[in-house]
Amino acid sequence: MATIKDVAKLAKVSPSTASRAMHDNPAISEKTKARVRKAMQTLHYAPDFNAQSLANKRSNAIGVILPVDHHEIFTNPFFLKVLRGISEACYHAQAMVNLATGSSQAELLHSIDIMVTQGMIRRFIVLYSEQNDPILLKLRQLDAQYVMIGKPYQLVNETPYVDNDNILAGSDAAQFLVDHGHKNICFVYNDLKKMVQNDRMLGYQRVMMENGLLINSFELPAQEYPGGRQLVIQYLTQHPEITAFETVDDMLGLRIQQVLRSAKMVTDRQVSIIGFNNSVYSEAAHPALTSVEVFPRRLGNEAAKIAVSLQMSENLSTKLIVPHQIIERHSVATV
Amino acid sequence: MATIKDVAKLAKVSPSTASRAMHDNPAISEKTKARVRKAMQTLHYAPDFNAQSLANKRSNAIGVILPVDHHEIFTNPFFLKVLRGISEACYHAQAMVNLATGSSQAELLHSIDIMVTQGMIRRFIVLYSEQNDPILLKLRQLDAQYVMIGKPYQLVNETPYVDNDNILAGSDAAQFLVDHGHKNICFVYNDLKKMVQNDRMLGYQRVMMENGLLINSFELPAQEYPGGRQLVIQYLTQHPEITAFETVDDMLGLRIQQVLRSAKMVTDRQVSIIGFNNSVYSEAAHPALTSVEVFPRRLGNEAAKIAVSLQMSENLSTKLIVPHQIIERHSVATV
DNA sequence: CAATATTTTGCAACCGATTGCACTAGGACT
DNA sequence: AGTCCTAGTGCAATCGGTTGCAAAATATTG
Repeated sequence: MATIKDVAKLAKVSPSTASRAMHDNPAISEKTKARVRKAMQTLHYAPDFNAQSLANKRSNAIGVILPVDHHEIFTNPFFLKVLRGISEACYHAQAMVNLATGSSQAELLHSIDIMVTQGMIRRFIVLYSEQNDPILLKLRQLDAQYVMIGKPYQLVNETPYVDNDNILAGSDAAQFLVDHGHKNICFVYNDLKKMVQNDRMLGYQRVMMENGLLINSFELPAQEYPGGRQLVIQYLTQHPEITAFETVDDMLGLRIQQVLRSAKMVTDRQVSIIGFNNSVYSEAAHPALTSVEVFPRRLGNEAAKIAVSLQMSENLSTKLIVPHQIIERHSVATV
Repeated sequence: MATIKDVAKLAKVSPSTASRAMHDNPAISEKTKARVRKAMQTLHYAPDFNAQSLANKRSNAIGVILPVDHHEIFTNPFFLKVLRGISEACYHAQAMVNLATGSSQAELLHSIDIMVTQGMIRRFIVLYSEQNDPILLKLRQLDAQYVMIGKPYQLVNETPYVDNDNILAGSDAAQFLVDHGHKNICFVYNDLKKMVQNDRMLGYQRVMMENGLLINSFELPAQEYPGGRQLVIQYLTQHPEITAFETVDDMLGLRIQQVLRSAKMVTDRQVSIIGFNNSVYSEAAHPALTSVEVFPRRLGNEAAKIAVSLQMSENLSTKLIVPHQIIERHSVATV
């Protein structure tokens, strides 16, 4: 591998000049810059990231923070798609992608500590937004920069983020049901501490109110929680008027479908469902789930683009809204 | 952050001695080692990864190579679970996790090139095994080490890998069907260039032959391929004798379920299905899919443990087989 | 044309580790 | 006591970059 010294020698300049030329330092004349560039070309020069990071006290890598390992999360293809988008953008920006996960919050915090203090990673992408998240606090304490996927709870103006308009998405989904003649619609969520879920619910509520309809909501606990099934059955029998569900994730919709079928309610009751995230599996469901596509890959891609362009002491924060789209399938019937 | 010089000063030794003490160099007396260790403690010393990588010409990071971006892959929670396992092991080994993806093979190759030549990453985990994979060739050319998840096609003895016993898993699944009285069983795959699929099919074939049954197989193309549905219908009508499917991934099973239902064949024909990978979604299917759990997180974890312990010029290769387990649900009926 | 201003460049230190080799101290041996 | 080992340690170079500051080269001005 050619080093900067080789380039310097070939271009007949000193390494310092070469370095400055490479970074387009205005102190270097256009003539020498050209010479240096040519030398780089012929030697196939590529900088050593570790040397750079050492000298700069700042790595070229982007840290990616996944939410603390809940079974549910590590099973949701959403994150993998986001990762793919991040990876793509980083590839084009010549940045490395560094993963941070943890099975507990303490572990994750520690991971991040190491990445920053020992790895000199200074830019992160946080793949979720949660209320009072200690991870963000840590990041700030360590003087690291981050962009979020999802709207932040705190420092909304100072934090760069990319998100869907989840309120609008929540509305659109609800409106879709209303347009199909549904009047008694229930919103199903999982954890309202998550901004996504909260926003979608807000959107749902708005549409219901606008149409003078009653608001119903139901918390369906995560997969592994045992009594979940029972809860659904109970809810259904106590609310015979409900004809449609808006579920914050396809997975929840799928589970409701399943309960409906197994409890033999499917025969005597027709229930429509609309979900979010458009997982492959919703296509295979029966009936195939109508779902709101949120373009996770795009979310990741844009977040990474922002992250790599983050300057050392940036103060203006970029916000970007990625559109969503209802994918109509067969789980919503007209009443 | 404390540097090695600070530690050296406090321990009243030179940086070189401190460094050697930290690496348990036998040239250093136990007495000084103890002094150095105490100094490390009191200063909360932690080495700078970039400085280390620079001096060693070898990064502490593990590169993780995902398969080239086929829609199908980036949707399969399997990989996310594997990643989780890798991340966990790396956390305990104080190693960073570096992701490599690409939307084309060229892109992925380039990514890897950069990681090795500019990032000094020398240890990789390859999350799949494919016939004649140029990625592996590249890795070897670059003189990088890798451990595979899945059995390698080439250099089987020289390559460390962790895998399920997919032949056995394939047999077990087939035997499970046979035990339930099925005689006309069809194996459904996707891409036989993938070792997993090939192995599972081999296992299936063995059981069929042992039981004097006919071998049937069927290639169901990836999700996005349009005519897929038609193909299934065609196959089903041409083979009225088939009573059970063994599908190489739950997703394929789900798709077959769906066709069966939508084509109204469900009424006049009862078909059993057993899949692999035990995705969450198979639980939500109707009927819930019986599936072979392969413990992806464990696969990743073990692979990472091997990777971090890889020496600079290791020659013995570790192989590790992770067990599998049939998760019985409701998609297999007794005939 | 000398004096000064301005642009370009290079020297040398530094980032935080690792390591070959030379040096020192102490003990064993003649 | 002098010589030779051996074990333990430190010096200084190195990895491949970046950057403050001074020096050199060139341009501008009176």
